[in-house]
Amino acid sequence: MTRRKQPLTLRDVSEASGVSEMTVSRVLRNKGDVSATTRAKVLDATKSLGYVPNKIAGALASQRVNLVAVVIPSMSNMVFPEVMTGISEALDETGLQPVVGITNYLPDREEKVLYEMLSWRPSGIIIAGLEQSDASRVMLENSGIPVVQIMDIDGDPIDAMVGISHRRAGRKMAEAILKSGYQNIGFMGTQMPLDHRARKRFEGFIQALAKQGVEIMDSEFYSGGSALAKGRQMTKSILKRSPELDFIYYSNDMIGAGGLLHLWDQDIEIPRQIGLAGFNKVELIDGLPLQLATMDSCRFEIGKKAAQIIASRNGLSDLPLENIVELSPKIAFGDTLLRK
Amino acid sequence: MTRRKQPLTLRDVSEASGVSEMTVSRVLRNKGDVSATTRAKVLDATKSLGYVPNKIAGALASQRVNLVAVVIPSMSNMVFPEVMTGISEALDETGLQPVVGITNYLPDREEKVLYEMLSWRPSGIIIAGLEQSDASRVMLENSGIPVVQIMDIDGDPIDAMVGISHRRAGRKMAEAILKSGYQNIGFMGTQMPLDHRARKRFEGFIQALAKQGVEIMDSEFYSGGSALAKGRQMTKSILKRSPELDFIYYSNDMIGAGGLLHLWDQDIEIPRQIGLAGFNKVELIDGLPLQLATMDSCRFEIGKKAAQIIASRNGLSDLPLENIVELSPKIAFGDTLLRK
DNA sequence: ATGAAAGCGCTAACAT
DNA sequence: ATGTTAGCGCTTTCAT
Repeated sequence: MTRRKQPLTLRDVSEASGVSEMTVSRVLRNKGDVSATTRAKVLDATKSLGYVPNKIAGALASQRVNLVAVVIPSMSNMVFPEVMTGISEALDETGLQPVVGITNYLPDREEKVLYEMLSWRPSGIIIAGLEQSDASRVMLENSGIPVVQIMDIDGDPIDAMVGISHRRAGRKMAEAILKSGYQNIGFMGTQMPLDHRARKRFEGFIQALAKQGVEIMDSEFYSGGSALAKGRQMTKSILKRSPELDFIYYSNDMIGAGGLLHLWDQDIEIPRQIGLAGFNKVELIDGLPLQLATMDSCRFEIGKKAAQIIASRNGLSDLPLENIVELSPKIAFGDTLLRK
Repeated sequence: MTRRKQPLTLRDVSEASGVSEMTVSRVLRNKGDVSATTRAKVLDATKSLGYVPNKIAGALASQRVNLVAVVIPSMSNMVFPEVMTGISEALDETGLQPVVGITNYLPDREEKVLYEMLSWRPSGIIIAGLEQSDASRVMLENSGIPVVQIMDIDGDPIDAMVGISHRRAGRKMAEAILKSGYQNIGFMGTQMPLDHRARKRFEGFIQALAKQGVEIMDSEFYSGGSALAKGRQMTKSILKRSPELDFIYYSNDMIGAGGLLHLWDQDIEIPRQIGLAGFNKVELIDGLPLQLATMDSCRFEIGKKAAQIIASRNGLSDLPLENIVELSPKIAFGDTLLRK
């Protein structure tokens, strides 16, 4: 097989099959009536030539692009792959295709990625978070494209939103911790300016503790590096500094897992001496010596619902549609929160 | 701000700024000479209107698309995010943008994804593995687009390839294990029909053992579920079945980590009683009680090199370029392979 | 059931 | 430094 230089066009198929370009186009899109014989001729020709239609030309002519832009901060941290799975599942039958853009939590990059995406005129945009730069918001508003902001619902959407309340999640966890009788509570998480959702959980957490007259005893924040290793080190250091701690709330499961491993090594009894909880309910922590308490962040459902909204806005689904969808995360108690 | 219905066109900007469409186009692309004053007028107009160019039209007219298709089996398993990081880094200064397609290790899906991608006429294709279906190979050959197959170099490339020899990786690990004096060696990994690279490592491993007259004592394969949990369970069960094992080679770090945690719980001395090794060198395993022996799969470098080849083929880089790049993975001995 | 003509919104190539 | 013209490869619309 030799590599061709110039891509084939409809015209090539038309000539090879002796049928007009228009009819070839109809066959390839299953649109309009075409006789079985011409249909066969055309399909033969396309197959033997190895023709691949040019979607750029098609999109320009039809003013429709079967792409859904998905703009997320990162792919590596186990939360977005699941969101993507939900999106893919919902889009699978609609003919729409997700295209991912990564922002690395940088507003500047987000603007660029968004601009780039919008310039392809996608059928919809799914974007993580409610905190976009002014410029980004304006772009989204002006685009005329359905926009679904995901993960978070503590704020006002540009168009539609699907997510959980991270403030409420923080509060709920605080309440569960206090109810279990813990008093000396520590917090450990990512440096927050970057991560609005972690910040909101933290705020809700603090607030719910305050309501019952409890203050956080100690806290520590990190950025970068292996979350597991950080969780280990930081748990060690926070306990050295504040040995009275009887609970640590981690802003994600991975540092929580690191903390768990450290305590396990030290033969500290969990949860009798110290209780632990994380956030996200990632599958990865399933193999730890104890099941870490956590809260399901409903990532799959969020992706699915968001994609359904996009599909529905494009007339590709007739599911009942809400523009604001709040999902309710449940606490998974595991082995590290409830004292017998 | 109200949401607009019809997207703006160059014509709108042209009218708003009193400059021809062509000049507006030149300003927006920094192409050709434009006086500072008209330039300012145009930029003012675009900004105040919130104009976003239509890349579909641009691509059709210029016959150039600044997209690089990246086709990979999965995003969730920690190996591809790093490849993506390498790709992004190399592409950053070139004006090219990666677009990801996921195949879930299914050849059928790979064909579909590839067809979809090719129909957008990207500037290059980076695709994982050397084993594509015949149909996929034909499409790639006919596309006239630079194709870089990545991860693996044990086979013949369609066009270019960047990766490591997984057979050699398996051999090297076998040699290191034997050299450390282990004799009763087990293997544990994913079910292989899916994963050619794991299969090749396994083959190389077996072969190198055979060369020194050693046969694998036991093995176990899995698919699906939490790799950490599987590693735990399977390590328990394989040791129950074959208690004489003194080494287990895992096909990836995550199940290796699970095995490590199980042995650690059982207070089995590592590596005195049992040695362990994984594959990939993922950051995640950095926080375990012991550092698991592993082998760097050079993921970042692979992504970077592959993207550089694409850039170079498009005349966007003048780096010296090889069509076949073999990287050499090194063993990271950690704490679980070398006996004192 | 099939075909012909007219664009979609840009940019290449050639003026000026 | 700026403008004009002619497409890029399809699909829409209107004929037949």
